[in-house]
Amino acid sequence: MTAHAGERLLTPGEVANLFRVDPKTVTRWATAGRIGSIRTPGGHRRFRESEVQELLSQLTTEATEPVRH
Amino acid sequence: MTAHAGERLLTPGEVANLFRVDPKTVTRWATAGRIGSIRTPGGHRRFRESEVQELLSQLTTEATEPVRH
DNA sequence: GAAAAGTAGGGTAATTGGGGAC
DNA sequence: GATGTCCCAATTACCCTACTTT
Repeated sequence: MTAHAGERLLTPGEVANLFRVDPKTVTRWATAGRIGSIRTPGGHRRFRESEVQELLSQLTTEATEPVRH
Repeated sequence: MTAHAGERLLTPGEVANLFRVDPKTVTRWATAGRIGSIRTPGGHRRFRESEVQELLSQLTTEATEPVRH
């Protein structure tokens, strides 16, 4: 299972910085279920660093595929 | 490999401004694999600033002898 | 307890993606 | 072959106020 405590959590602002987007956008991702999120008792969201890093590492050099014409 | 975050990212519009081209053209570059890109969970592209700067410097040194130091 | 910064909401503008055509 | 422009749908950015976090 992937449920490990001790996982570092990131704030919406930190995630937003990594993706170069607005913090509100990160919130929308969570609402849309595109990214997992944890809620503080006060209702604020926290994100798993490992999941964020995984999403970031999907750097696409989309030229790897065959050139057809 | 190239999979390292902690890199400043640029939006398609910003890259387009740097190159003085239409954002659509930047998209085509990404599709053609001429420039690497990271996708937000929403599908929008982000570009690595270092790579963009490198491409820009290639423009100024085009058809010229390599810069040695 | 108080203050500053960050976040959750909700609305509305701006940007981007995709596919095709010229 | 490469670029710009137009269309439409989706995503994202910026505006506000109230609440949470530190």
